Amino acid sequence: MINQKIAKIFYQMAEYYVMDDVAFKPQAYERAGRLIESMEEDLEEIYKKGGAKALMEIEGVGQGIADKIEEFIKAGKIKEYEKLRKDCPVDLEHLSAIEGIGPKMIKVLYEKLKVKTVEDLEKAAKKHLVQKLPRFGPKVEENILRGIEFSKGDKGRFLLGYILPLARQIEKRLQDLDFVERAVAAGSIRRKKETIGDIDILAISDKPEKVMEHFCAMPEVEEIIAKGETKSSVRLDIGLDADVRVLPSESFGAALQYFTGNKDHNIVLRKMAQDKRLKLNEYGLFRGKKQVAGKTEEEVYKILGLKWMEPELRENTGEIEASRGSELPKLVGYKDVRGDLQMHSDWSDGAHSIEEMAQAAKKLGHEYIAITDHTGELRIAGGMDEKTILKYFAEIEKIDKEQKGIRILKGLEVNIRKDGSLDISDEILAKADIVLASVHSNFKMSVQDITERICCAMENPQVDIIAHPTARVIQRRSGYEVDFAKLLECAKRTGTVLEINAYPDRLDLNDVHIKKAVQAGVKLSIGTDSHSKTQLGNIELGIVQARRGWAEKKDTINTMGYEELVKFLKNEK
DNA sequence: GCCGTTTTCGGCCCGACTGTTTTCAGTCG
Repeated sequence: MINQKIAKIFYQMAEYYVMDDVAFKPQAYERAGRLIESMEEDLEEIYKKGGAKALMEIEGVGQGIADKIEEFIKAGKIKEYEKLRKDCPVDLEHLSAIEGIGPKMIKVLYEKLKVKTVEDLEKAAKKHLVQKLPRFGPKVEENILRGIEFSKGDKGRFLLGYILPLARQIEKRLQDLDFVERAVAAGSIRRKKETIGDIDILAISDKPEKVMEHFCAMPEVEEIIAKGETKSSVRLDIGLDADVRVLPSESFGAALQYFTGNKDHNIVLRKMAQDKRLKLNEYGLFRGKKQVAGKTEEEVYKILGLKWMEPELRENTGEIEASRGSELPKLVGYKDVRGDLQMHSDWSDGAHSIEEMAQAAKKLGHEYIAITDHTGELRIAGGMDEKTILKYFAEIEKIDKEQKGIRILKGLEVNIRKDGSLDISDEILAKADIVLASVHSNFKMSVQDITERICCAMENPQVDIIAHPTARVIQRRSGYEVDFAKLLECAKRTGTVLEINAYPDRLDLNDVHIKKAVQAGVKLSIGTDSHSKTQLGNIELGIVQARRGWAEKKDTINTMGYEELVKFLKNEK
């Protein structure tokens, strides 16, 4: 996949054009980069199928940029980019990653001090050469050194599951102040993106200065990056930035909309406003100086001719068009999910007993759970042999009878071998209520082989669900490469369900895959893959992921009642 | 360089904060 490489080049070209004060090109290249980066189709494939013409079908890609992509595919480089880089041969990627450093400053640093890399910059700053440059000063120099120090540390994005509790704590902390009317975590947290780059808090208050005080004095704050009258920015001890913005009550809806984003969604909205001779900003929707909407998100969207849409949808991936045509999905709700369909007990590698898991799940309000311990060859995870499995089934049946208010399905997570066969006989599998099959090893196979391997498992009438279908682990491994279209086709034909694994660093399937599955009419199941009763709450992350993939109640089998689900599992294949 | 249910030319999203300046450029989101 060359998309990321090309996106990176376009980002850098955008910065070079900023250096040279070229108008409008930077935005064009940046936008193209952003859109290419988030595309799921490989640019090379698109080009192979339809040439430069097909490339120009892509949003943000016109003649000029299509030519550049074509050039990169054919020659492995882009002349225009090489020329820009020759004029200013600096490590743009890492220099501009330093907080507070942008293209203009990088240009001056290169021209006056020959700074090419972050190391050069650090040396120059330590020698106090930086503060002597025009429009630079001692504070800038100090900030540069701090920025470099920070960029050396463990930075980057954080898992939603890890940040959500912290964001909610900050939210509540501000909300509890008597001069704060409301406090909401907006941004990517409200959109529930799988990873989070910073925490954006919106607060409604008529005492902004007091909110600033409280926010900057939170115990997690390690450094105050900016502290203004209505906006502050801090660095938290975990290495994540948090911003707060205070607005008046009458702007709440517009502000919430604005700070929820995403950026592209907002740009489209603001253009729509312009077309209606209106202006949209965080204070409201304005005709001249008159605010025509702003108190609620609904009214902002309504005046723009749109229906309100769930934050999870706001990625400018078709939701605006859907909203205009009243074709928005009715996303599966948090209360629609009635059970958890993957978890482990101490019969394999889980920390708690079946009974403890059941009781904890009941407390969460689940009507049923599936205990799905590991089998056979997965010894490292305490995989059970066939004799043990029979005892395990008996134990589940016994506990199921004893428990009141929750039903327990006899489940297994079987291993898909390299050749696509399973590590447990069909005879034993037939005794289970629910069978998950998944790949745990030998990821490095060709696309065709891995696809065939999984399809082979789906052909088995005993297999109900493919668990964590792509095996990715966020920020650690990308998973195997698989022909997802073929997987969907096979799942549809064989009546196999695909899992949305809700484990915080898996979230597998991802939103793009889910959307495709929904379109293909393939059913989904949500499982937390809990290895401890404390992880059962991750079900929320699975629902979140389903929602980001435009899944509705009917698409997810966890929304069925117990009886209906049992019937479904019996007859699906 | 992109884009068009008014347009193939003439627009292009908007505002806060900082540090350096005496009115604003640069950066960020």
